[in-house]
Amino acid sequence: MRRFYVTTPIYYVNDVPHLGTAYTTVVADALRRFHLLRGDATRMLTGTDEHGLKIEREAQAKGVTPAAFVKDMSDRFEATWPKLEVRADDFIRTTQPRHEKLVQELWQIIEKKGDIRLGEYEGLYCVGCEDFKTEKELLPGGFCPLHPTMKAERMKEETYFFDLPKYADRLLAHYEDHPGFIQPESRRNEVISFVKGGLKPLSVSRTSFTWGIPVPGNPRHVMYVWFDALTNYWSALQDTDEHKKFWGEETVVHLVGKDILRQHAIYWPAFLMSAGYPLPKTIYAHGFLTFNGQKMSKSLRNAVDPVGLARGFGAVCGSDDAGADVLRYQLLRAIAFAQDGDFDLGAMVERYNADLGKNLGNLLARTLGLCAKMTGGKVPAPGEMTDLDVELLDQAKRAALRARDEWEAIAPHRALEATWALSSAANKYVDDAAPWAAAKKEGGQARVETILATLLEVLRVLSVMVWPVLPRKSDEMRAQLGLAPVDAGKTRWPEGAEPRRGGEALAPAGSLFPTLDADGTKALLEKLTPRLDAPSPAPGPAPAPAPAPAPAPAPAPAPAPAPANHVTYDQFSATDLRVGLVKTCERVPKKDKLLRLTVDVGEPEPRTIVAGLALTFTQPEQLVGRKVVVVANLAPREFGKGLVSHGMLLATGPSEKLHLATVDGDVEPGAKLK
RNA sequence: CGCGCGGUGGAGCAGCCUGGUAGCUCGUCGGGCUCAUAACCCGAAGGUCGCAGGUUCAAAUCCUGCCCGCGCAACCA
Repeated sequence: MRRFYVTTPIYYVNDVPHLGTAYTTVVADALRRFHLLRGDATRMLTGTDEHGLKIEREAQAKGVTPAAFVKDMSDRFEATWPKLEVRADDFIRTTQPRHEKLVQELWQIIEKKGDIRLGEYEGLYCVGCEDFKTEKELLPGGFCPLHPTMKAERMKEETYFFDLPKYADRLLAHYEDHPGFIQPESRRNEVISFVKGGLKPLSVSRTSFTWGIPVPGNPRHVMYVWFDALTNYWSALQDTDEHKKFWGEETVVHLVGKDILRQHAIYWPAFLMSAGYPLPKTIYAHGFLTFNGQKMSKSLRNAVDPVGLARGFGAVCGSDDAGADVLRYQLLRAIAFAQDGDFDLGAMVERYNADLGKNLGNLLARTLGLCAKMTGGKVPAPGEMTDLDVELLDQAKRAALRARDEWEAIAPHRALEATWALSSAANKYVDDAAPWAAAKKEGGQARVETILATLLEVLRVLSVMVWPVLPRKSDEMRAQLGLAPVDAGKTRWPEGAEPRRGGEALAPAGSLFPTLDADGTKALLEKLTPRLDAPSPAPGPAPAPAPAPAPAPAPAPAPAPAPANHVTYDQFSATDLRVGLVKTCERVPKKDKLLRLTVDVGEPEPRTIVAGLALTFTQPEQLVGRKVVVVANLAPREFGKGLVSHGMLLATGPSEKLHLATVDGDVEPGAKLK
């Protein structure tokens, strides 16, 4: 029996689950389900990465212990995945004793081998961050970007090093001998050239914080992220002999984001080589997602909640849970796994209507409708087949084979393309076979029954092929077809026959995917489009308006009725609006949307204000001397590199065609607006 | 010389590794059918596959150079 072990990265509990983490996790689950259908012994692992300085700090800031903080965050991840129909076999936390113990053991094995030894790290250290910085990370003059008043100091710290250079040749040989080890190929080349460029000893311990796994025999040190984190894939399997069998050169597939490829493709195999353990089969680095064309990030506060998306869609197509299927489909079908892609809500609705509704859903509906009329709502027995019927069944077989190969190659978008090609072929077959016409002919009933039996068989095949992506809808589909749900242990891809004699009852139950008309689409998009000004997960006081006046991608000019969230006069008057006089104005290097202005608002010193005006005012000088309206008591906001904005200009219009708010007449800078 | 990704009919994308009729979804136009979720099927218009060289009998696909867009260079998958 083949074994298949798929892992997602363990997610750092510094953040909450978002669309990006959901992407990797859903793909892993779909692969897991596919391999289950292949009859493989299958295991999927996900989990959370919970150590490190950042966590220690964040917990401190919240006034809780790291353990409590980490538990709370980890729970969120663990609770999220089932809502997306992800059924991981195991969920590992790096703070679990089962993990900590094994990481220490692995450390000792590698240390005994002579590959870990104590040394000294010398570098520039920011006292504010309590961490070392590379020269590149620092501002000119050696100041820390996060603590611009503190100059980084040259310091030495005792640290353990892993002898990474020792493994460079063996790594290269392994990449050479195992072309599928790093995928896709472009990533493989990247890693190879990186290794050829020379490896340095890897620092694997820290003394500057304590929230980590102690180094055996020297508890002043804790292990540094990667040694601890990477080991999870292996440590999670060490509890039983049965699980241990999943670790092998032919079984392990790590899905990772392209940002953490090096660690997985270089450090991790080197650790394993040192310890003498088998290496994984494949490390697959997938692309990143943008959302509606926009980069997602925590700092932009536009991270997207995948469960919210699924729920929103679920309301449309039957139940909360069903929405997860639609989200999964969009993630897997719309984006080429190896590449960066855009997750677009409009496209998701379009695809929902087209692929799920009008193609697959409608195929089921029209077939069952025909059966209701022509075979008494029962499964007919096929009679003599014509070329047309044979051809369709043949296509089904070919589609199943192709989709199978694509799944094996970790190309979900192509697997689904092949799957839906079959659904299209079946729709065409209905037209070509025209059972309604056959019925009118003398003795046409037998022909009708053959046609419908053929269609039901193809739908049955589709219900299996679709299961890795649409587990819920597969069940529903099969229920309507009078079949039991896919049984992970028994149902087989793709050939697996589920013989039917005819006469079984069908159970049509309405649209599998009710399509959305223009109004419905609009309403749904409005509901799902994240409102950038909405209170973010961070519980805070009134949501501060974005400091740059450019209203980020406003969801289409919605003529929506004004929401009834009035502000009181007091709330309004809390905003300090003043007339400002622009004294200087210049571009911000490397930030092509931003201008840095100094504005006189009646204070002794002009304010520095950073605003997203550069797309409109391509010649910054033209703003000098203009009177503008400034929000003077807005919380300062950092733009990185020590650039801090102390206020905001009011303006209207799209970012490349802004109009500044101003006042007429001759008013002194600093005058208050009311 | 920082690193990476991309530039394919109106829109969004696949194909490129393993050269050989340029494919998918949406949109547009015309037709068919009437079982179905105003659905489905067929046909049509529309592309110098960023530009320029090179390799080859043959290049979207391989090589070189250039142009343009984007992302990264804060542990964000």
